[in-house]
Amino acid sequence: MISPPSNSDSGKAESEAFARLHPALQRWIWTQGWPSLRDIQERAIPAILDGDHDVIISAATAGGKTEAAILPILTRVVAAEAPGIRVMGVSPLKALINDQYRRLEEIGEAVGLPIHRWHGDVGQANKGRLLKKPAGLLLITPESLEAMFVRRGTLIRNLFAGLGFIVVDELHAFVGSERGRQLQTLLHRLELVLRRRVPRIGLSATLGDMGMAAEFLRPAGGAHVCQIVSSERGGEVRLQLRGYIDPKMRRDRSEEQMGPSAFREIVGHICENLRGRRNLIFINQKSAVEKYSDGLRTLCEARNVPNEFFPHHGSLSKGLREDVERMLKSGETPVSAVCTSTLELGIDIGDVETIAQVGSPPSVASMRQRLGRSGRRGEPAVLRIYIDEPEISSDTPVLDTLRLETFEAAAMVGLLVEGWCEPPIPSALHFSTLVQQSLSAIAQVGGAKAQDLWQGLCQSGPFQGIDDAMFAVFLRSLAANGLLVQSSEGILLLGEQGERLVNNYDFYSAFVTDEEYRIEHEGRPLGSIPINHALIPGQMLIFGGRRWTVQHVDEEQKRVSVVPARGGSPPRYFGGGAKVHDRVREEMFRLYVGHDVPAFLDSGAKKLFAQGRESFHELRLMERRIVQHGDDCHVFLWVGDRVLDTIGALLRQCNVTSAPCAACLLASGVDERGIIGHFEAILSESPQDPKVLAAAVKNKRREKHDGFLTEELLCSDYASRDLDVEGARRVLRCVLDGLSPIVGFRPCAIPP
DNA sequence: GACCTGCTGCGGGATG
Repeated sequence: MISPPSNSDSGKAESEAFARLHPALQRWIWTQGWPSLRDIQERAIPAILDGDHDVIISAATAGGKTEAAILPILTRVVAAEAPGIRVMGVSPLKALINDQYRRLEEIGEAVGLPIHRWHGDVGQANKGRLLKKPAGLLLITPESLEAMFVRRGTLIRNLFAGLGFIVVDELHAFVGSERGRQLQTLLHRLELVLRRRVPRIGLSATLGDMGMAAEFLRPAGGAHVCQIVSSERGGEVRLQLRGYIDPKMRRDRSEEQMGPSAFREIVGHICENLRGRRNLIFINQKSAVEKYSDGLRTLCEARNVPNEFFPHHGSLSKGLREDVERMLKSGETPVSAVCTSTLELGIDIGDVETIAQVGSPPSVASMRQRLGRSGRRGEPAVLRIYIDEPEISSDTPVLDTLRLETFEAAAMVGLLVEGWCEPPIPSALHFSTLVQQSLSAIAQVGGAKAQDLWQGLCQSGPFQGIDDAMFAVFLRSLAANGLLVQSSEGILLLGEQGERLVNNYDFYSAFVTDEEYRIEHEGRPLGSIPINHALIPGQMLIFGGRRWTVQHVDEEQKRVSVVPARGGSPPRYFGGGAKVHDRVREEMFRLYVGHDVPAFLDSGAKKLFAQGRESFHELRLMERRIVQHGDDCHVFLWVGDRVLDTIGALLRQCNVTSAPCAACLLASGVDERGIIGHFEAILSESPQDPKVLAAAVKNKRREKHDGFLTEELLCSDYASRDLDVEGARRVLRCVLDGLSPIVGFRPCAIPP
């Protein structure tokens, strides 16, 4: 219990943390009417007040993380006089900064510290005021901080001379990406300028791997980061997986005559159960978001009721998106947003009743984040997942009979309940971000010695996987592209191309926006699709309602030529396009061989589950890994996409074309004996160098500045990020030894 | 084979 400061004698005894806060902050807390401090606040306050530790505060959305950090930080900052900006808060979204700004203004006022915000939508006048009189707390995006280094590099030292703390909001949104690496580098460069360490406080949703988050917050020092994980138990969660069967399309009938389709049933169920409340409906693709919001609106019109369903995704105009956000936030009328991951994190949209997820979620981490958007104020969080699978007939492809999407979604829900979620890939080199940071560091001070650059960015900074020899190759690659020149004194300066790049305002972001590739068949254009991943000849894709195999990729012209895919069992895409983790596929296998039926399945999903298990046993997948189908082989590996891609690249070295398809690898033009022979040959050699293996993959350019890298560097980068040779060899060994994908699993009799 | 995020400085014209 917290007592007002005027009679704080009784309060002190009960909350030691409260008693240690600045009196003005105690008064502020009192005016908020909080009954007590939250568990994480009680623990974070002493951790931040005592010493200069880095701290991660991890709790569910709306768990009071911001206050847990800001109250002790302000207490300390106010106690010591210092010039310039005292606290810097970095946030992944402008909208979040605006939210925080409003919330913090009053607290800042209480202790006499001004709050500033700095992002692309903040006017020059406000920015000018801060530069003239730097003080208080600054809320900023990584991109704006980058711009500050490039445009005002020499001012950084004075601006941040008295900086006491750095707060990273929504830490989980940065971990593992190039934007995250950019942020790590900027924070490190700031410390290099100040010539001292500044304590970092990370605020995060509950993470799957706290050790990795700590290592992210303080590279090479994660072990010393103080971790404060909320012990408050999450509220009640209600989960349901709903299954639907889509009848086979008949070409001779129009859609109107087709009767109920899975789409119409799902739309009907959403309309009936979600209307009248505030909900978020997550759908994995923008095009599907459009399709579903159109279907829901049409249904509302047909029933003569007001439409409450509105689309929200990244390709919609800012105005339209803000209309939907405003409706959600105001809470005046019931409204549901049909959205992609745009509403997964960020702005406070008030209390949301139900989360719907159409299709298998992209990852367990993402599902958890989405679920966290509902169930505030003691109400249970509700998640309904809708899965549709095709009707089975005599010519249904083998993979469709396994009901893979149903099993994937069920596996992910199981892992969510267990508390697991995907860790990031810690080994990724991120050369593209090193290009940006090298140029930015040079622009910051006008020029730099190669040795200093390597020490600052790699040896003491976050690019620790890059040694001095590799860095020298990297610098030569930049020089060859005109980004850098070396003066007669050996100082690196921006070259003509480098100046052009740095002076373009697109330079400040570390990530790239999708570019479109033209797709053509025999020279005739079929259309264009955005591609931001490696495209390998032989890979299959669905485009314009037809199945194709990639024949040739022209990276310069941004053209992809395709030929119609051959018969057999073509892939059926499902779920997100995200890389699925080993653990999810392993859990799927466990569900196939098990006897229990998860309690969260509805009757439709139970039926799909039973069909999938039946097909699994008919194919004898419990004891065999390879199913031959005409000229093609299905190799069931039950591993994540990183290992599947690696085995695909290994097979390509043996001149075998294959494509990853959910839990299996689809190899064409080879029989079971042939595949086994290739696996044996691969294992008989010493482990392949991942960099050599990467050379077999076409179009490895994925990140923003990959175009400036040599093939050698691109291979290192690709190998670090997308290949797992050790994992691949372990799986192939299991296949040859006839071992189960699950350690300790004993094949058992097929149930009746 | 998906989705999302971010952005400077300056000049010109309108407005108070």
